[in-house]
Amino acid sequence: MTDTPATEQRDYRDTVFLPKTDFPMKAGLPQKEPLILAKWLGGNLEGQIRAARAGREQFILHDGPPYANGDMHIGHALNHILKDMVVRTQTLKGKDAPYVPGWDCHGLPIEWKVEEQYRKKKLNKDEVPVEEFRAECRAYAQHWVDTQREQLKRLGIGGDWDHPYLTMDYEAEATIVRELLKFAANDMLYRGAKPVMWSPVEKTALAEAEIEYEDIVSTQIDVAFEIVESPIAELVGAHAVIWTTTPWTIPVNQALAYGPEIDYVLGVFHGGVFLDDDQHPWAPSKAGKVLIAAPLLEAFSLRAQVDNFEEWRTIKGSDLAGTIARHPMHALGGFFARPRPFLAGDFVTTDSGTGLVHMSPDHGEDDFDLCKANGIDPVFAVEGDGKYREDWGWLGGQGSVINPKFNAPDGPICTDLREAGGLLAASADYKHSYPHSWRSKAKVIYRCTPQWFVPMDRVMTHIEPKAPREQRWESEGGAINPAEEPLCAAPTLRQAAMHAIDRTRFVPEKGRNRIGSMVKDRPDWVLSRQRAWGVPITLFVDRKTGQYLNDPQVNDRIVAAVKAGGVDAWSDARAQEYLGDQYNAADYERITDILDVWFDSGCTHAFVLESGRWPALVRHDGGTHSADLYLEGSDQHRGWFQSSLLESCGTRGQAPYKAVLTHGFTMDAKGLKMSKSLGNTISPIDLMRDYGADILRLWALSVDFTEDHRIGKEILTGVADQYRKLRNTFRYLLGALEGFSEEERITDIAAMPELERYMLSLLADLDAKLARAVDDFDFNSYTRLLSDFCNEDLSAFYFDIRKDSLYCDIGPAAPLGTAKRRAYRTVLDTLFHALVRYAAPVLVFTAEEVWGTRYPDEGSVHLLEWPNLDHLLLPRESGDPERASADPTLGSRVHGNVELMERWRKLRALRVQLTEAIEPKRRDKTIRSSLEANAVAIVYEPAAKELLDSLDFAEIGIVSRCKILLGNSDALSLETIARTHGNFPARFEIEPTTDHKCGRCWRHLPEVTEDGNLCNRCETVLNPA
RNA sequence: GGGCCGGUAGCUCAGGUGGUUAGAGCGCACGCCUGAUAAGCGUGAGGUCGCAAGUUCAACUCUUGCUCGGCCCA
Repeated sequence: MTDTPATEQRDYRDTVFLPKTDFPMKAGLPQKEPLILAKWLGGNLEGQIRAARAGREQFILHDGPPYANGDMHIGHALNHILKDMVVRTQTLKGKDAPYVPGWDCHGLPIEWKVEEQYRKKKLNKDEVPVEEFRAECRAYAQHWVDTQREQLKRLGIGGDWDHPYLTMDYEAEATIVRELLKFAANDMLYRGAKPVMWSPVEKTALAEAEIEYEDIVSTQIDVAFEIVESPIAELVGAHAVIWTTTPWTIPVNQALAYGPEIDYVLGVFHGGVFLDDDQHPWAPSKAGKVLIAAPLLEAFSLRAQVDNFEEWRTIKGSDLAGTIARHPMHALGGFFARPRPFLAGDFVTTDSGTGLVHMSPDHGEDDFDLCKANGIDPVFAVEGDGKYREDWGWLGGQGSVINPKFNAPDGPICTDLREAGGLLAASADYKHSYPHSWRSKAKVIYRCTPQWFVPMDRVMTHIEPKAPREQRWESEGGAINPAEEPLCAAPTLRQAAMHAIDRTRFVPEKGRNRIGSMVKDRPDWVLSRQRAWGVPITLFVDRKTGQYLNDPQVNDRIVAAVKAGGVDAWSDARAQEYLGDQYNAADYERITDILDVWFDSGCTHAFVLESGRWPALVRHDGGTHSADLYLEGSDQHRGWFQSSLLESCGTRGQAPYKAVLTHGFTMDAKGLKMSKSLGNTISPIDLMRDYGADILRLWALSVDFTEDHRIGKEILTGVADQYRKLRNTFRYLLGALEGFSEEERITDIAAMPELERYMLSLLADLDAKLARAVDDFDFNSYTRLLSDFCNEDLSAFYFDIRKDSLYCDIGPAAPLGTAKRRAYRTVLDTLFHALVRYAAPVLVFTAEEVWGTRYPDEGSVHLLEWPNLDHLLLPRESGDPERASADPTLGSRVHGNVELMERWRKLRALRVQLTEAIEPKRRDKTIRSSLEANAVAIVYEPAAKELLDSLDFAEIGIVSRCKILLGNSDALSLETIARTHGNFPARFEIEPTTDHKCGRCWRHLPEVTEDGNLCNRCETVLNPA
C-alpha cells in the first residue's frame, strides 16, 4: 500500500487530522449577541446563577444609581462594564455576587424637562396641580429607566433587571423620609440662614452639582467708604477704597474686611483729579485722601485714571482694628446710616481689587462667616426673584440683580453712588468666570435664605461606639486596618466620616486623599430645595418656638403614609391626620421644601441593602449591612460616595461600604473630554451596533480605567484585532479538540512529555496571576495576561510546535493517537476549560458561543466556577509544601514549578536564536519553510549541551534536524556573553536539508527514501505492524 | 483662580525603595507557509520616557518651574 510510485505521489491529506469546528472565524457580534441575550433572558440565567451560588460567601456590589434622564452614554457603559466584571469574576470564584441595578429618579433636571414640555404646550406649571406635575415627572423618569435598562442589558450586563431599585418607589421614598427623620430625632438637623447658590430664574437654591461656570464680562467698580472713627487719627476723613464686580451687593454692605498681614498706604492724590464717566472732575470731600493696599495702588490708579500719589504713611493691616467707616449712601438713614466696621479677614488677598473687601453677609460665604462672628446678621434684602424688597431703603423693588444693565456704569446703582460722591471708578470690562445654573444657563447668586442643614461639627449623642469590625482582603490575607478602634470613636459627623474613610479600602488608593480632603473642610450639608419633584422634608415646625416636632408616633404615621402613597402623601390636607389628636395643625408650619437629591442617593444603602426586599442582598454571614464595594467615577467622591458616607455615619456611625473603587473619565481619541458642542461624543449604542458589546467590553477592560483614558477609531480597531486573536485561539482549541474523548485522556501527568508539563505549569502561573488581578480589580492586567498567553505561549509557541503531532500522530495503527498526541489533546482540553472561564467575564457573549459550540447541552458558561488546577501539577512540580513560585507575590495559589519554568525560559531563548539564524537563509531563498533547515547549535557550556540534548530540540525549533555541539568557550567574545543576559550563549549554523520530504508530515528526514515517501513515524501510524 | 490627578514607541500598557544598550502585545514594513487560510509563523523599523532647570558619580524614576489634559471646587 505504501509502494505508490514516486511518479504519481499519493496524496496523504485524508490521512492527517485537520482542525474542524463550526465555530466561525468571523464573529458577527452585532447580529449574534442579541440572540444569545434572548436565550439568557428566556432561560432565566440570572435565576440559575443565584440558585447555583445560594449560601456561598457573599460579595455585595451596591449599584450607584445613574440619573434616569437620557440615553446610556460612554460613561455609563464603562461604569457598568466594570461593575459587571467585578460581579462576574467574583461569581466565577464561587461567591454569591448578586447585582441589583438602580436609578436616581427625583430632582431638578427631570422637573425641568417636564416644565419644558409644559412651556411647549403653553401651559403654566403653577396652574397644574402639584400631584399631576409629579405624576408626569414620575412617568418621565420611568421612561428613561426602561430605556436605559434595555441598553444596559444589551451590553451584556447581568443582574436582577426585573427588580431594579428606583429612588421614586414608594418604599424608597418612605425609607428616605425615615432616614431624614432619624437625623431630625437625633438633633442632627437645623434650620439656618446661609448664603447658598440661588437661581433667581428658577427661584430655588441649587446644589453644587447643578452649577456650571461660564466666562462673562461684569462691571467692576471702586467705591469709597469714608472713615469716621479710628484709633489712627489720620485715617478719619480718608476714604477706604473697595472694589467689586457685583455692584448690586453694595446696597446690602454691612462691613469692610482687611488682611491683617497686608500693608496699606494712606495718602492723597495731587494734580490729577478723579473723573467720572463723562470726564467731569469728581472731588471727594477730602480731596482724594484714600486708604488702599500698597501692592494694589497702581492698578487702582489706572482704573480711576489718577496719578501723582503722595504717600503719607504705611499702615499694617492689623492696626486697622477698631476703624469704622460709613456707607456712601449713609444719607438715606436707617440701615445705611449704621457704622461699617473694619473686620480682619484671613481670606483677603492682594491678588486683585484694593485689599479692602466690602462685606455683605447675605451674599458671600466669607462675608457671612466673618460678619456672623462679629454679630452682624444678614438682612434678606434680595428676594427669590432677584429684586430688592419693596421696603428696602435704597432701590427697593428694583432688580433683577443679575441683570447686567442694573449693574452697569450707567445703571441705577452706579448713578446713585456717583451722585453721592462714592464712585471712584466703574467700567463694564471685567472678564471672569461666573457660576450659572446648568439648566437655565442663567447667572446665579449667593443668597441667604432659610434652609435646612445637617451640622458637620455637632456632637452626635445617638451614635454608640461599637465593637471593631474585622476587615480582610483576600489578596492581602489580613486586616486592612489592624488598629483595634471602636467604630465611632468620634463625636461629630465630620469626625465619624473621617474615621470611616480611614477604615475603607480605596482602589486606587489616591481616592482616600480625594474624599478625605473634601470631607475635612466641607461646610454643613444643605438639605433643602424649593422644588416639587422630590422627597419632602416632612417636618412640622412649631409656629411659636420655631422648633420642629419630634414625636415618634407622628413620624411613624408620616412614614407609613409615604410608603402607601408616595411623596404626595405630604400635603396640607393630611397634616392633621399625621399630627393626631395631640397637636393642632394650625399651630405648626408644615415644611414644603424637598430634599437635595443627594440625600436620596445617600439613602440607597438603607433601602436596597437593609430592607430585605432583595433577599439575595441580605447578609447571611453575620456581617454589617455595609456593601463590599461601591464602584463609580471619580467625580462621585463629592457625590454619591460622600452623601452615602455622611448619611450612614450620621445614622449608623459607619460607612455603608468596605471598599470604594473609582474610575476615570473617557476622553476622545486626542485625550479631550467629550462634549456635544465639540461634536466628539462617541455613543456606546452605536459601538454595539457597529462592533458588538464584547468589543466595547474588551475596550473598557483593556484601558487603565483608574485614570482618564481614550476611545477612538484607531483604539477600537486595535481592540477588535485583540478580540480576533482571542477568538481564533478558541476556534483553534475547538477544532483541535474535535472528537476528544475521555478514553483518549492521559490522566497521569507524570507520563506526559516535558513540554506538556511545562505548559500546565505556565497555565498554573497564569491562573495565579489572573486570580490576583481579580482581587486587585486590576482588569487591565487581566485582559493583557490573557491575550499575551494566547499569543505568545499558545499560538506562537505551543500550538505551532505541536501542530505536527496533532495532524500526523494519529492513524489506523494508532486510533487514539500516539502518547504525545494524547497528552497534547489532554492539555488542550485543560486549556480550553480554563480559558473559556477566564474569558467569560470579559467576552460574555463570545465565551457563551465558545462553550455552547463544544457543550450545546450543558447550560451557560456563566454558571461555571474558577478552574481548579490542583491536579495539574506533579507533586514534585508543585514545588515544596508552600508551592513556591518564581513570583512570591502570587500568594498561596497553585502555580508553576520554578525549575521547569526556568529550564524552558532558557530553551525558548535558544529557540529565538535559532529562528533568528534561519532568517538570513530565508532572505536568500536557500530555505523556505523552517522544516527545510538543518541546524547545528554550538553552545559553550556543558549545561547548555545537556539541556538541548535532554529533548528533541529540532521539534521545539520546528526544524528538520538539530545537532548539538560543545564549542570552545575561548572563542566567545565578552560581548557575546554580555548579550545573553543569563541565557546560554550559543551560535546556530543553518544549512538546507538534504533529506527527502515525507509525503505526509512534510518533514525532511533521513529515512525518507524519496520525496513523497513516508517517514518512519507516519509509516508506523498508518500501518499496523 | 485654587486643590488633586495624569502626560513612556502609531495604539493599549509594563517599568519595587534612582544604577548597565527603556520593555511587551498589537499595528506597520518585509519575508515564509498555503494541512488554523479574510488564518498561522518569522524578522525588522519605530521612543531626546510632555518641556526646562536643579539635586546626584548616576534620573523615566527625586525637587522646582512651565506646558498640555482631566476631575473637583471657586
